[in-house]
Amino acid sequence: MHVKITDVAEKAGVSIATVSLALNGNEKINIRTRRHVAAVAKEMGYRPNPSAKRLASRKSRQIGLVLPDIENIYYAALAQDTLNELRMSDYALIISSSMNSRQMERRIVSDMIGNQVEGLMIAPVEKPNDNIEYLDALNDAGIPYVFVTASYPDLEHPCVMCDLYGGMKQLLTRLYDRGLRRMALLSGAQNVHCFDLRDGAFMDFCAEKGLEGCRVYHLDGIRYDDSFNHVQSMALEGLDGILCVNDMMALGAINALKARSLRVPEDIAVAGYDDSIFSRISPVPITTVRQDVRRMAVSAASWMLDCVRGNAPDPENLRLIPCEVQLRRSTER
Amino acid sequence: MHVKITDVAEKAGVSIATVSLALNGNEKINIRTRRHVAAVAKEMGYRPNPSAKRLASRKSRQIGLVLPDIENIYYAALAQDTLNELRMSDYALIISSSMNSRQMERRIVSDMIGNQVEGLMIAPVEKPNDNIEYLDALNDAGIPYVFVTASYPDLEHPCVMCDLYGGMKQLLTRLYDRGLRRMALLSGAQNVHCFDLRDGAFMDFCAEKGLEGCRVYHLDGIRYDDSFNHVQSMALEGLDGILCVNDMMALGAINALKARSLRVPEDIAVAGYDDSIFSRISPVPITTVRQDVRRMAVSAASWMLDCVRGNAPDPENLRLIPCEVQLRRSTER
DNA sequence: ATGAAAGCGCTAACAC
DNA sequence: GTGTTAGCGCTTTCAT
Repeated sequence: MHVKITDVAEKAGVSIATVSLALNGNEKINIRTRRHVAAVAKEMGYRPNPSAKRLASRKSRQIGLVLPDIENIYYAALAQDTLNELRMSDYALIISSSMNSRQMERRIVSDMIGNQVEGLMIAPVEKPNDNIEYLDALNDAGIPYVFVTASYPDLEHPCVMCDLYGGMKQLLTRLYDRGLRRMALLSGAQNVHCFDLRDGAFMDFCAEKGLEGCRVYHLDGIRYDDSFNHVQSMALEGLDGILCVNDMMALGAINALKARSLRVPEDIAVAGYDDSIFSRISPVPITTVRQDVRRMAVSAASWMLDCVRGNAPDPENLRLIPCEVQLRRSTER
Repeated sequence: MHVKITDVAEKAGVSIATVSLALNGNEKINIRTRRHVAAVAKEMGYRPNPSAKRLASRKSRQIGLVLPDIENIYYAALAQDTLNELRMSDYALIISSSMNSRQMERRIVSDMIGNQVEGLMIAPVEKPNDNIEYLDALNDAGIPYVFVTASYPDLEHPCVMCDLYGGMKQLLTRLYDRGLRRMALLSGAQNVHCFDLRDGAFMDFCAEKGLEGCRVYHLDGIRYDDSFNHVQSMALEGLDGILCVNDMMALGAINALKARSLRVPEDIAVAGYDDSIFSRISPVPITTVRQDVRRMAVSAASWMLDCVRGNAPDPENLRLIPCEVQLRRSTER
């Protein structure tokens, strides 16, 4: 609609090919010509038409990011960090959120393919194996993808996630050292990867230490109310600690315990996961496991960039970001 | 890279023009031909190349959304709702976040222009008048824009926001009816529209009722710590209520008061704003003002759509979404 | 109602 | 080093 490459070419006294090459920093063009063209282009306020560029080069210069829920602070942080990481590249990020619906997720992936993204970063809603359907479509279209916050050991595809299993193990070790012996884990649905990993760590640890009376509760939801309601009515006898798969749930547990006139941490310890704002705004600061979302995002984004740029792919297909325990008052005995 | 319009045309035994028109539902094409072409296209798995489409039609079919901070739950909700609202349209949404940096915001707007979005939805970082610089660029490029969570009475441009002033007035009325007479408002920086409105409502109300000893504190930040720290050291004598411009701050105030051995609401009432999750997870449920983010997003998105589609523009240039007080325990006397 | 053909603005051989 | 030119895959008059 505005000044185009022919205008720049005319004004600079060169051909459009030269303008194109010069503006793209092609070494074959004399450095002086390059500078001259750049100056003219700038002066004229020339902005290459992205659609024409994409069409001619057969490259969309777009990367998609599919999130389960952008209103979840954890994924929002992932989005922001990915945005930042890609900002310096010449790729644009298209963000979408499936509202935790697998069906919506499929539609989004399909739309992304239709939109011809060059690569896709996916934080899947649920179980690994449910994605197979759209992975075929992705493979057919030749679109590289990397999974974030998920790992698919069987798949030969990049996965980046925080070491949930290791983080839970570390947390348990610290709590064990502090004398806790009978703990309950408030987790989410079974067969959901991010919960399974922590459930597994919990059970493995209890088995290793020969702890009796520890148990895992699979709640339907993982929000504040879900844990609040559960803790309000659960059997607490003999329990000395309640662990939750996120901080908001830990806060729910604390408030429910308070409602039952139990003190945290004196009567019972509580721990969360993520090190989100909720662990800090609690009346009793909550011990939690810090996930380094930024590092995960940076790792995933740069891997994605390597993929779309055809750089030597990582020999590994899983990048595990270590977690770190944050001991706070909710577990002091 | 795959099946293209010529392939479909060949297989369907028609010209590419017919395929194009048929697929776009042009009435001039015989309904039977249309159906036939659609069937063939579907069978072949034809996906129009978006870049070619955009180039030929000189339309990008893209709308941009510029947020100050996508990690803020309020804006994340705005993003999700806008995404949902545009999903059924044939426009794609490009989301970006400036991390509360005006400079970044300018860059993003510039990038959006370069990317040739057809319209822009902007939730500006700060003061209205600082945006003038990029508004010129937008006007030059002929790109329609609507402001969300902001209003610029002087500008002849669409603005959609919640009625912050009215919401604060309502809240004050309810608290006044409950007997509160000396209140403090914990607000953000001055000259920031969304704070100014509430500051103004607060001061107007106090003047109307002849309330003495009410005051506004302009904190540097508006997060949990900012209010927690402030309340920890502020003078509380004679105060019967503390209002905050968001729920997280209200929670900070409550926890700080508790640390000072003051009871909420018995000794002092506390209220927040937004009706976010924080007002519900508080040990004392917090009275707050509900902003209907969804309605705001829907209104802004459909207005945006009207603009880019060239529909009869709204005669008004401001859409105010009413707020609603949510009375909870933190203000029971 | 359908087809032929001229672009849309740019990239990338290939020729000079 | 720089210019010529043939596309990229689609939309859109304008004929027929």
